[in-house]
Amino acid sequence: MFAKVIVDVPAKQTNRAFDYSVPPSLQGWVEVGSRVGVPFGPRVLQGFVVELHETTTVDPKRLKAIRHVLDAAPPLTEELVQLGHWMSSTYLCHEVTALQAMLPGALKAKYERFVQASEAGSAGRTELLLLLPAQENILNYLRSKGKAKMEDLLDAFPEDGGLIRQMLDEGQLVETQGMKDRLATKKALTVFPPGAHEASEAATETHDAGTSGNAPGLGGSADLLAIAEELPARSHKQKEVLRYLHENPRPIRLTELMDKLQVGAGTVKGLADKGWIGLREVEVMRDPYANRHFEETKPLPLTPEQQSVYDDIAATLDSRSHQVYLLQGVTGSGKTEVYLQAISRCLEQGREAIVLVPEISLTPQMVERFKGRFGDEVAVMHSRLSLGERYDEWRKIMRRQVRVVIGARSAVFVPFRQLGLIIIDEEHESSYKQEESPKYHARDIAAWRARYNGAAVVLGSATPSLESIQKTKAAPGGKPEYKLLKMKSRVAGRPLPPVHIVDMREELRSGNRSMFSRLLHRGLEERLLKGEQTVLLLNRRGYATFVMCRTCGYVAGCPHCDISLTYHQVSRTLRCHYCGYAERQMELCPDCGSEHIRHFGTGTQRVEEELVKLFPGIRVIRMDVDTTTEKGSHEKWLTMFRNKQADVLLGTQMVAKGLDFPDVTLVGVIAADTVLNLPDFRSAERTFQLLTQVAGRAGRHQLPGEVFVQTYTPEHYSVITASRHDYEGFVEEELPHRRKLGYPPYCRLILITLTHEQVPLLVRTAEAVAQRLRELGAAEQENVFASGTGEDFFMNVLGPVASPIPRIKDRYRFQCVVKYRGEASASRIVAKVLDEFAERTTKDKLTISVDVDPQMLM
DNA sequence: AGCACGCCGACT
DNA sequence: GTCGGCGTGCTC
Repeated sequence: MFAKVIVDVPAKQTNRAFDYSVPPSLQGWVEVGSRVGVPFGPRVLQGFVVELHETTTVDPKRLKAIRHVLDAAPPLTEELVQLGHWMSSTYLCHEVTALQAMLPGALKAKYERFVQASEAGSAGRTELLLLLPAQENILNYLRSKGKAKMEDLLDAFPEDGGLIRQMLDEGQLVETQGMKDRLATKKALTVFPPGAHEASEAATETHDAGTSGNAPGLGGSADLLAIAEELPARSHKQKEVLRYLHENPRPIRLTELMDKLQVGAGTVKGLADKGWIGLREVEVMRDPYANRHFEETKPLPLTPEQQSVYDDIAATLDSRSHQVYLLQGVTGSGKTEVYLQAISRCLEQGREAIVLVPEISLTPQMVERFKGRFGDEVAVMHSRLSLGERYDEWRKIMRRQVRVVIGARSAVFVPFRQLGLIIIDEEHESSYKQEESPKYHARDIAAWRARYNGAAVVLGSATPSLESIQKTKAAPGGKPEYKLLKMKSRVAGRPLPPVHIVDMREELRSGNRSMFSRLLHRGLEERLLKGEQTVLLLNRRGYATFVMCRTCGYVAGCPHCDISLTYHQVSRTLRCHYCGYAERQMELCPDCGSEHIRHFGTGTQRVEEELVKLFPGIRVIRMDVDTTTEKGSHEKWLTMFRNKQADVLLGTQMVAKGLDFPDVTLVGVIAADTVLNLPDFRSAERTFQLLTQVAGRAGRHQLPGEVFVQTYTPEHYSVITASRHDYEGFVEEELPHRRKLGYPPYCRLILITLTHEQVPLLVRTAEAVAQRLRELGAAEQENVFASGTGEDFFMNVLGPVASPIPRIKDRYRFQCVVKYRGEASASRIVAKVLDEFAERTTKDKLTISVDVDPQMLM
């Protein structure tokens, strides 16, 4: 038996499957999707089995054998292996990177090398040789430590790297290498009464070539009661333990036993020492929601609108066919209840469901609703869980203990085998696009998996992305790719709150230089008097505080990146968001020596300061990256706000999404249009979406709400249509712009970014790349034309131009944008060009990165 | 990514 | 004349 294995080396030259033989001892353990340890060159690496064959084309003499299988069951399904292959060609990433992205971080291999003084070396002929003092030192160091990590040794003897290599060659030192998962499974001391068998926790067992698994056998069953009788009277605690274990002859966590019987650890350990009971470390599951109670929720009666949407989805589920729905429902139209009932239907069919929500709205409230409906059938996956917690949630899926997963972007990869439904809530959110390699979009992955499994996808949003809405329209000569479902009315029947646009230029003209307009100021005042709450949103993207000299105009910039530094109040430092560079806030302008140097822009910190100044005694909760990094802090602030321990919730985007507080009657947007000025063809769309969403936050319950949107461009259609809650109106305005400029949804984009330390070489290469892309694009165009398939192919290359941030970490950046249409894949052409340039890029230490369907042209 | 093999400058 | 710089190429 032979296996094709993708090895854990994300590099161009190793981005293919390598052949290995499967040794007899591992027959049956190696499957497609197995994670294995394989010898690769001089070391043993992790790899993924992507194919199994009876024969191989590789010369048997060159074949090596798989060393270990790292898991009891393959962590990847056949489906995911195929998906990985598709991802690597679609997103132009290395195949391992794609496969790795599907697994919890805990399963990413950690490689360690150890060095040890060799036994033979110290006893044998080396004693006859003259040892250099440095050699003596190294040997002594290793003898005192026994076995040292290679990196520690090199740290201890930074000068002697060559010598160490030599000693390894001569056999004075021996090297061993290890390959571990990122983390150990959590272990807990567990008490075993005699005869009680260990629960099978095989998920992380390693099966090595050459050794057969040994089952832990447990010995005879001494009568605990009899032992208890013979104990001296003063050992009543020990007797108690024995009696308990006699009555409950199953393994129990030591901590639980101690808790139950109010005995100390020593008592139990004493019994274990005498051999009457077993006490061992056993793997346990972490459950982040262990101590939480979830109120069971019953399905709610559906409104006619909800019912018809549900019926449509249910019909697709029943027929087990593949269909993508775009569910456009205004905020408060009850999309979640539709999701829940569709999932129920899916589960009834014995199939599984994935629910994706933007990271930011994966709030306890959301989790509660799903846990409340489906109880233990739900696993939750998001980045706020620890590595271990996420791993355990994933293992629940592997063991078929859950059938519903709710999670952020990466949950789209969970290894379900009977996938019936994928729901993507707030489908327009940019967080569904991964910004690092593999730069996938969860929406694409969902569509792929749905096609593979004959499953349904529901994309839900009040403000669908233009790409999605476009796909609901009939393509020329075919039926629409997505089916559009609409929910126009709010369940509670409460109207959407009035939205007032405040022209900040007018404010300035009237002499109001504050960041709060008079209307918003009055609104805040009223809320404080009435004891109602306010949400203030600061659209901070591109609006960080920078430091400028008012005398000469000097702006503090990062010495390594072409971007202004951001002022951080807490540490009184200036920091670069791209490379982490930091320096102390300056007192005087370094250019002209003026004292009039201060920070500009409106950070949340400044808004908070201003609020406190204007409304003494006001209680403000500020939520931004600075206050929400700590685990659970998010939840803490929101709970505080819900309990009315604050008057104002002030924050960035994260306060706009999915929050629902009964006493919020005022929503203020400090500066609506900061995003409009970014080099982003989606800026109008983003502005519209954000404003619409935040407007939906006010007055969701009994109290009516109102919304103030402060802006410097009140005439912009994104602001106007958002204030009217008019999605169709926005789309009507925006689409012609996109068409005119040739942007999505009228074409697709590939962003190619090149970086190098020096501009001339960078520009030369970038131009050569663009040139080559144009050549191949033109050739393809001719091909398509000549073949007469009538396919709508088109490809246009823009650039190269300097990137919006022209330098990061001392590397200059240039970019080309490929606009294309049609199935004759432009990504294939890009891949070809990249391949042609591969040699030059490694030689010149130039990097080229590719982003298919970029969110922004940065 | 590592690591080895291989061809040109400053040293015993 | 050698030690060692890192350029080039390979890993089943």
